[in-house]
Amino acid sequence: MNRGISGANLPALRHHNAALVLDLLRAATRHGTGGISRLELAERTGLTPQAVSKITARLRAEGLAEESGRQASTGGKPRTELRLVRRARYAAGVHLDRDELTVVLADLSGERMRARTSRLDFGRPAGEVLEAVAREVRALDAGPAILGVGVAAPGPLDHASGVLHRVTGFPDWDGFPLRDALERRLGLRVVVDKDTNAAALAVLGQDAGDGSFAYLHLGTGLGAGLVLDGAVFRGERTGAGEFGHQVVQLDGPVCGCGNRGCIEAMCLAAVDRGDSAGAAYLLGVGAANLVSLLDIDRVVLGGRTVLADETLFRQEVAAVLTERTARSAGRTVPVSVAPGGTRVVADGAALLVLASVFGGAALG
Amino acid sequence: MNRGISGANLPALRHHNAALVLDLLRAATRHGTGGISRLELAERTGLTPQAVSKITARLRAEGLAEESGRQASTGGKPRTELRLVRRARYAAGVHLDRDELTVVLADLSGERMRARTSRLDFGRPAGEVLEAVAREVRALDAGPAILGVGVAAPGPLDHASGVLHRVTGFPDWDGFPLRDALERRLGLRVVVDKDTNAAALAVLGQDAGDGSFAYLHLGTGLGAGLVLDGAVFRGERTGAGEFGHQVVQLDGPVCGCGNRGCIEAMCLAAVDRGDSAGAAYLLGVGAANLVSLLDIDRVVLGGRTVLADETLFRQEVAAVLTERTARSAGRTVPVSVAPGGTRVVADGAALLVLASVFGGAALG
DNA sequence: CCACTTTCGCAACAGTGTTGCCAAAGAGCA
DNA sequence: TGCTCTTTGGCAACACTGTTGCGAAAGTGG
Repeated sequence: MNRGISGANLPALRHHNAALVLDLLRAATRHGTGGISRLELAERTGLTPQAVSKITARLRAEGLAEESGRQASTGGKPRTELRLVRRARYAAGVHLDRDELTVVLADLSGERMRARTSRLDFGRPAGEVLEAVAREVRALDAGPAILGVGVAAPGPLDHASGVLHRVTGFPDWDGFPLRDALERRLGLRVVVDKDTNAAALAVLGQDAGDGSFAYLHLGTGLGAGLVLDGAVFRGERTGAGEFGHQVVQLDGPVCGCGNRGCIEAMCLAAVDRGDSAGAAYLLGVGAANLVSLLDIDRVVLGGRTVLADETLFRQEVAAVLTERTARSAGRTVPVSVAPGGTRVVADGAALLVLASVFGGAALG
Repeated sequence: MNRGISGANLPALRHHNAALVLDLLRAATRHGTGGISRLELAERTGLTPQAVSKITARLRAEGLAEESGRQASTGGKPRTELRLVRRARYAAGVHLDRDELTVVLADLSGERMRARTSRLDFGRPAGEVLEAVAREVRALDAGPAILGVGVAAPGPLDHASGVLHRVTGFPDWDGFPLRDALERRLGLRVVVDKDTNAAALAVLGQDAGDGSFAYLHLGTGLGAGLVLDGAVFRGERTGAGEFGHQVVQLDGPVCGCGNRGCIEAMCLAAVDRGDSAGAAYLLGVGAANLVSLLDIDRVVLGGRTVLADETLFRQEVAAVLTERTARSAGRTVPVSVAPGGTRVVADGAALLVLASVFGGAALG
């Protein structure tokens, strides 16, 4: 039950509560509902109204929040609405893919403001790739209000240290300290994570939910980003979400990993022979396994293959899930396609940086 | 990134830190190493030595902790060792199984002091079963220092509300408010959880680890208890850990749940035909899926079927795991059998109550 | 016996959220 | 228009947290 070094002091408490309030402000700001009142913040956080007043006063003094209007009166003084000052800070998001480089600039609410996409050969020497990333980030011209750079790359890698491991097909990157190298080159804080985790974070950022979901990404490979109890679950070595090598057919075809019947191998085989429905069916079975094992609330799909035929994948996966989980779990699990198209991963990468403002490692 | 009502105030901060210290004291007390010094507590929690002094002073004033000796000097005043006062509080643990009732009394460190086992027909009317449980708990004669009663039952059920759902084979219990009914009858605080979660908690309590593991229980059914980042993961509806209906053979035999190739159906079929090695192999495949999906550190086995042939199951599961994960994850995943034999679940049930002292819902 | 090291508590302190109180701002009604 | 009622939200005093500075206690080693 011990959680390591997690003793909390007053600054930690302050950061925790401020992050909580900021996150609610972000959700309200982003949905364009005008804002959220102090009393509603108090209800949602469990803090007293006076505590919320103090916290929001500090945030306003720092220029992170502002009053944005008033709600209709309910018989007395109307509630004042608060919102984030979107342009107060920025974050850059980098999606480092095998053949493409996408860089976005997000404002404090996480909304994308600018985006740049260029071709990139991940197989080139590290210095060259790094230079391309640095050039694109600088081209965003974000100024001094930039908090840092989030980088999403194909796994496996280590989120804590920012070091890449044997990226499939690109052995040269094994052990490359991407975070430190990029931090030195840009002079900015850098956070590295798996592409699927970044995408999951982007989906999570859409509606500051409290529950759990799985983001399933079907593109050149098959992977997952898991959000459990409202936070991205990475595991000790950032290995969580290795969905592709779940075995669903003991005597199935041999996979590159050496085992038989991995869902990735079978799914990609179906895609290769043009059988999208078959791929979607397999995805549904894997999703049903996840739903039953982790009791998650919903499933979100993404990746090039899915985006090529959104409706088919969404409907087929939903059908399989309904058939398999309604019987046992007695509930319907919603299936959706991640909004934001091919840029979800880069959007989520930017959120990796904002997460340190909106929560993250607040109290452990 | 929002976690619902989780605003923290000073009492919450105090509880959080006190729970952290108590948990470290418990681990030190239980391992019989004599205790843990204030400075070590400070290092492990990240709190300042003076904060630890204040906290332990409060705990000693409450009678929960005491000085137990001194360590060897390293050139100056020797460190004073602290430990839990084991007899300061007690917790009862109840394992409500389909045909058996086990009740244990645990001291503050979680160690079992007394145990009672009796036959019980779970199919009898609820009132009758409840009376049997109440009688056995009262027979523990724990006195007024008892904190409460933890009850572990076969799922599905809801941990938050303490209500049972359609227990397989015993439809009468569907919707029965076990927690409230038992609280009224005993006048004690009651916590209800799935048997597999209780067992996982017992394993977790053995060494206050920080990592993640899966407890796999093979008995009349096949289920799992998941410990992620040092805490039992239950999911929103206490549905997490439904390991038995993971599909590992798309075209496999039909399972009672309606799907084909569920690991539980295939595993139990192997057990039924006396093929323990086959069952262990299947368990290993399922475990490998878990390890790869959740990046967990180790696998712990339990349940009557496993206990009937510990060595075989441990070795076979370990072999399958090594073969399948060493290639991809590049690490060896230790496999062990849960200590405590058939009473793990009851031991863990007692820990459900102690968890409210040692942490649990401290800051969220 | 004395210098040195290390542990650990006392006292003063900075800063958190909380409580009690009151001014501000609108609705509703005479 | 004027008055009352309701509700919001800030000010000030407060209780309590962990932190810092300092000194007493309790060992080791020469």
